[in-house]
Amino acid sequence: MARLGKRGRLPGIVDVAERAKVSPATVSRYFNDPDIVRYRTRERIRKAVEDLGYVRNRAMRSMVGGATGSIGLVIPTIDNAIFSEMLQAFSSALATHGRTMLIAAHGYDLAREAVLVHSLSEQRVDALALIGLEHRPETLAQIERQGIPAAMLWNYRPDQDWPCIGFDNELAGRLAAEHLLALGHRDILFATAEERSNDRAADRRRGALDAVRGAGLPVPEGRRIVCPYDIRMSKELIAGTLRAGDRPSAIFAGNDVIAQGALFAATSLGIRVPDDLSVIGIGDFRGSDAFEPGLTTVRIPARRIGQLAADALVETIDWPEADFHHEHCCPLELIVRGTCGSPSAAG
Amino acid sequence: MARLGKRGRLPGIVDVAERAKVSPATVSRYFNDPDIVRYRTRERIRKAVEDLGYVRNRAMRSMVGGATGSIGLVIPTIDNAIFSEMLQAFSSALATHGRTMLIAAHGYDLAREAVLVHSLSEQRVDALALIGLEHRPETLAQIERQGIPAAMLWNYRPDQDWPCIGFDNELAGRLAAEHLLALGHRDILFATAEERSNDRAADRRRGALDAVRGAGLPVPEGRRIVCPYDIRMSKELIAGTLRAGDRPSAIFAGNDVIAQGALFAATSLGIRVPDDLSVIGIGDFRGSDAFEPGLTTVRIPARRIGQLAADALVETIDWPEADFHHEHCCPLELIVRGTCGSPSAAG
DNA sequence: AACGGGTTTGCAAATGTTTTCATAACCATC
DNA sequence: GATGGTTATGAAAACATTTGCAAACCCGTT
Repeated sequence: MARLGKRGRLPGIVDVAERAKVSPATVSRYFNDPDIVRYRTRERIRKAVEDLGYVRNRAMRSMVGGATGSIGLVIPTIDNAIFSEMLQAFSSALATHGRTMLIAAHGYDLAREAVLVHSLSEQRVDALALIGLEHRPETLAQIERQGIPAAMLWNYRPDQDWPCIGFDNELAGRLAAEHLLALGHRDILFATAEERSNDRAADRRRGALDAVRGAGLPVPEGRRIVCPYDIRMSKELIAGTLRAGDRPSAIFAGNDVIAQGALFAATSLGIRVPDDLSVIGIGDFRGSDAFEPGLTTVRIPARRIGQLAADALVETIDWPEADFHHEHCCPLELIVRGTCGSPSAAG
Repeated sequence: MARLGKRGRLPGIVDVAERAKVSPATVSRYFNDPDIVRYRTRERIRKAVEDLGYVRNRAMRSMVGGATGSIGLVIPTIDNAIFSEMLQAFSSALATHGRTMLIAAHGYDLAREAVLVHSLSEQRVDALALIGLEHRPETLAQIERQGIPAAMLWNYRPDQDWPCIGFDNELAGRLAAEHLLALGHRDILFATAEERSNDRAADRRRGALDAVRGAGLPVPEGRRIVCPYDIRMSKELIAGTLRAGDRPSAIFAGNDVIAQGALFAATSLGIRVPDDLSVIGIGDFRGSDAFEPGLTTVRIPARRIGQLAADALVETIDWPEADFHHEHCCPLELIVRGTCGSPSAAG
């Protein structure tokens, strides 16, 4: 059971002080700036801390103007390959800075996002990271009013009001589409994610469509389907479209999960990739390179975004005065593997 | 910028009190037990809170003996399909209870796990969830000394000292192996995860090996390889083994990621599944059903574990006296899809 | 108008830590 | 052994909230 201090609670700084025969102030200094306490005293305190099993209390420290040491991350969803790499990088970068990560998922619901931001404010997070650039006004108002350092992740557009660290989703869409166009595709199926509450998905599709229309090609309504971020469901939806007689020569997938679904759909229908059908994704998730053939995709520097975001936020916390320009538009890279080829003569 | 209260900081409960012309105590009651404050007063406070943009401060509340409202989860890794479903369920179940989730990953390093537990103790989490049953003594000592309610997740063995919510990993291994045996396989390759700091992986392999040896079959050293939880690397390792002349008739994969790697390895070598090679996994991750053919596997009730764990911990926090018996051994289910068949006559 | 009972509110103490300012201890030098 | 200059420590205030206790209030009865 819990070892109790004098007052029946967990041992506090004053219990340690008593035992080490010093004042609480000295114990505080022992932790926050050990060098200014004499060696002999330090040893006595060290021993007392060890005997009592004292653990510092960050909640209390935050009272006197200190920080809580926890940083909030508000994310659409956790159980998805999309963000988990970034999450991991963010989390471990924070750990190296001695911070911990409070995380909350809103399930692509911006109204819920506002609630989560409020809840994280109650926890007095030292900083906040949100995904995407579009948020409810009350969400942003809350953050501003509380004066919480914040950054918007994953999407990048120039001239934003908030620090943003991400990449150009429109460009990602364009790069993928242009690759298909360059290979000679003229009939492309656009399988993209639901765009409500998801500016990233919207930007990608816009980029892709702009490229195609810029090439003077039409994009009929029937060539656009909305897929969830789920391999199984994407597979079924895309298979449904492919089964119809008039088959596109290529599929532009809003992300790798959808692309993987497309690949399986093709396999299940006996359609050869890339001979009879080309597929391109966005993301380059772990595992996309293992497919047979390997998925051609646009690589998103997920780990880098997580790392940069953590560093940026900690920097802002530690030097509140300095007005850093935390804007990073991470470079994208087209990864050509085996799922894209020129359209067959038949197509 | 941040809207400041009278004392230059964020508005506090006393700023609200002043503005509503009541005492701080009443404001406190307004939040914690609204019914005991009169309607007229309540309205005045509501207005003051709104005007000032006051946000309650959980860290402060915890001072007077209250809870911080955050629950810690210590996990081997985030960026992996393995845990993310559980994570999501855990997180959203906590949210419905008005709690937030502090999460930290140790990268399958139990020494680091101890550090993380200490760090979470400093944050005064109300409860703690760890993955697996084996932990450093100092980790457990820390939790006990601090009196933090804790639960061990993901693995289940009877008669544990700690509440545990998970499933029988040994049984999972046995179920998978027995399925292969029942189909007539006699030469099985065991592709399992590194077992240091991973009791789940060890239990699964033990279960599988026991089943095979119980059937009187040998398991030569060459039929056991260690794979990381990574599709690409698993694919390469397994392809290396399959390329060797003497090929097994089936692969037992320690989890679905490894199994997926095996499937791609087979495809890349032109080995037909299930005709020339059977593959079975453990986990039934999202997407495993989309493979062609669908992956035969043992389903782990990941979401259920997350949900149960969250409920159990919150229950323990809210009724510290009651001595709940929080032990759940979630049932497993063999999911037969298309990757397992009888060994070909040639095998 | 005084009374009575329940409901609502205020006062003040308590919580664990940091921090400012003042004092005490130390050490080298004369 | 007195002096002066560091350096190390202590006392007390401050932080934002909750809570036990007591006082004030309200409203219907006498």
